[in-house]
Amino acid sequence: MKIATYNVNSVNARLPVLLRWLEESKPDVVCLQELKAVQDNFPGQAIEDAGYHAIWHGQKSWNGVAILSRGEKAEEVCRALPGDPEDLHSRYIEAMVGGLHIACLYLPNGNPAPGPKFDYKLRWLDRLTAHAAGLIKSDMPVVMTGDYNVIPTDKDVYKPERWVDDALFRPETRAAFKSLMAQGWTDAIRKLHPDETIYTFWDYFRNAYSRDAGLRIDHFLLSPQLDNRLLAAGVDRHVRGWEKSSDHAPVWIELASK
DNA sequence: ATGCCGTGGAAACCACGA
Repeated sequence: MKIATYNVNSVNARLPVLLRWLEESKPDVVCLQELKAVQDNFPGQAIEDAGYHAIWHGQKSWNGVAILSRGEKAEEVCRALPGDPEDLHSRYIEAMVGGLHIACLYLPNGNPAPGPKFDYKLRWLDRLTAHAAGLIKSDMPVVMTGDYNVIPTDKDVYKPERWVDDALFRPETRAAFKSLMAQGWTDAIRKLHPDETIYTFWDYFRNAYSRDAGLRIDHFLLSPQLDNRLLAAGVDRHVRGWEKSSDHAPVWIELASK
C-alpha cells in the first residue's frame, strides 16, 4: 500500500501537475494540503476521472486539506483538530481507509516569530500532541502525515544557521515536535534514510531547486503498530522540476499489507 | 540575509506562504 502527501499550493492551479503525478506514481492514498479553494471549488470530477475518491475540507483563499483514495472511499472521522472551537482554519482531516487511521494535516507556518502567528503555531502543535496521544494509545495503525512546517534537525535544512530565528526551526518549534515524537512515533523517511540529505520543499526563487537549497518539512509519522510494515519511503523530487510545480514535492511511503 | 516567486482576491495592489 502506497500512501503519499503533497502540499499542492492551490489544487486548481496545480491540477495538471497533480493528475500527471497521480498517473505516474499511482498511490493508493494521497493527503493534500493547501487546496486554496472553497468547498465547492474542489476539482472533484477531474480527480474522480483519474480514479480517486476524495474527501476534503476547503476554505476561502487559504489552507484546505483532502484525502484521496483508490478503491474504497475514505471514511471521515473528523475535519478539525480538536481543542479549539475558535480555530476555523481548514488544516486537519482524519479518516479511516485501507484499515488505517489517516490524519492529514497542514500545520501553521508561524512567521513572523515571535508574534501572534507563532503563538498560534505552538498552540496548534500542543493540540496536535494532545490529540496524537489518544491516537497512539488506540489499537489502530495510525499514519499522521502532511506539511508540518517543522524542520526537525540541522540536517533537514541546507543552511541551518540562517534558519535559527525562523518559526520552522526555532528551538520552541523543534522542542514541541520532539515531544510529539517522544510519544513513540516513527519518522518514516528518517527510519529508512537516517543520514541522507532529503528535502521536500524548495523556494520558488533564488533558484532554490536547482541549487538544492531545500527544507524537509513534510513528514510521515507512523504509530508503533506500523513499525514492521514500512517497506520504503521517498520524495518524488523530480516533480518539483516540472512546469507549474508546487514549491513542495510529493512524499510517499510503502506499507506491507497486513 | 532578503518573499527576488506564486497564488487568491480584490481591485490594478495586498496578504500570505516558508
